[in-house]
Amino acid sequence: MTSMRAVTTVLANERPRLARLGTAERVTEILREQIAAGLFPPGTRLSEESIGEALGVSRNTLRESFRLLGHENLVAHELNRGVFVRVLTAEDVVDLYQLRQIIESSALEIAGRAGPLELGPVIAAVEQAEAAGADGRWDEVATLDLQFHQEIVALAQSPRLDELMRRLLAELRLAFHVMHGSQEFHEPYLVRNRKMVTLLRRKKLDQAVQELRAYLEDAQRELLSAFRAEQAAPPSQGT
Amino acid sequence: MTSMRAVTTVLANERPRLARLGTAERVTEILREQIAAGLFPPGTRLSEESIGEALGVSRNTLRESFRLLGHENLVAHELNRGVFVRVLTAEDVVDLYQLRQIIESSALEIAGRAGPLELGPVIAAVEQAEAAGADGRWDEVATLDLQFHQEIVALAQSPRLDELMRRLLAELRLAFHVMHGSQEFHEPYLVRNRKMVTLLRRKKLDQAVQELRAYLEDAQRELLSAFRAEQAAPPSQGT
DNA sequence: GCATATTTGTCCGTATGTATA
DNA sequence: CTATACATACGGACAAATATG
Repeated sequence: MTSMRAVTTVLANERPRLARLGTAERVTEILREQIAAGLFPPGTRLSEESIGEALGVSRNTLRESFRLLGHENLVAHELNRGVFVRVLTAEDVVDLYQLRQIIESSALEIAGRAGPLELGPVIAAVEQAEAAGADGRWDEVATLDLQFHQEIVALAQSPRLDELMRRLLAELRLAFHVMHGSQEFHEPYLVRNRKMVTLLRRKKLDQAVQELRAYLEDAQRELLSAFRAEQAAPPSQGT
Repeated sequence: MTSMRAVTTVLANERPRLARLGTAERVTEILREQIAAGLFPPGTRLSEESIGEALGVSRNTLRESFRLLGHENLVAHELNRGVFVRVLTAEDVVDLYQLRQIIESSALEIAGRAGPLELGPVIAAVEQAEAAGADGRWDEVATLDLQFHQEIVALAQSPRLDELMRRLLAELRLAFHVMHGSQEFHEPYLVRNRKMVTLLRRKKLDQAVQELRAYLEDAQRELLSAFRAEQAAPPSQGT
């Protein structure tokens, strides 16, 4: 069976076999990004025919992609009706932030127990965010803020926690569209991220966790109120 | 698929639209269960042709199912080679238990904060497990033990936490096959589950969390050692 | 190392069921 | 109620990658 495939191979593909992507995966990535970028607003129906044609893939392949996106909760699959970009409810936002609290604070605690923190990527994320903010590129700030939090979770060095966080943030982005990269929303968090880095550098883990909790509570509150305002005055329903 | 679409109940389906399952989902459930039951041991390749024929579905439909199972980490998809039932490593087991610690203890803390605990389903699970144990049906005990922990998480009333736990336990089952429903392994946990229920009834949340942590640490240790023993002496590679 | 058989990857066409204007 | 559009599911085809002798 798998035992002896070792030396003979000249162009040996040691592992790329696992890394290479098929068409369905590539399509999934494209769609995931386009949904995140707001190209398909929540509620949009993703037609098999039109999207398949646009991307130059068959409907069969596209359906495999849709299954993956559905499993990530980015689209909802309704039998015999098609797939729709997910429309989050206020309850979804609350649930997502509760999970974020759990994941991020647990990650910090695990990282603190495990030994010295490798803060390089975390610091890089805040610094890039600050640079983007100084230039007024506020939607980049939004992206880099999420990356900062992704790097926080990465400190725990748990593959599953990483993946979980990735999916959670992708889903949360569906709700972020209402804030639409406004300076008022993002600027305060820039400062708070910097503060958190300082605490981590000084090994004030408890304080960092506490700051994180407050951060997330505030962010949730702000997002929720913007979100509910949106629901009261829906933005030009196409139907 | 063949027929089976016969009945055509004239009764209108009000909302089942969201609940109804397509063929791919049904196939996914069947395969998930068969993998959990050990019918396809880790490492087995799932052939599109043979499984498709066995279940009476086309390759296209089956491939959609495979995508879903892959996203749940129950199978690994290797490009141009097919899908294989996942073979967990010791690192996977450690990672899974770390995540379990996070999920279960967080769930208890959330539930404790939220108000009075609704312990009905939790108690039902332990009692059924005890009954099964008294009858010597130890693989049922194994299943009911997992359900007990699923119910613990359900106390937090978070849809995403529930789903997360469901997937985690499904993956963990891949490793449980080495214990193979032995009384020695499961009996002690029966007692500990009962103890945890008692603590919860008396609202000793902190003690319950502590017991939970110890429980999981012990379970992980036992599983890991059985697991490593298995790896040293692989069980009859049947090609 | 090579030729062959097997299996996956991807596409297309089509019949049927379902939802909706 | 009918017509239309679309998703569902199947089966066949062929190229490409992989496994086998």
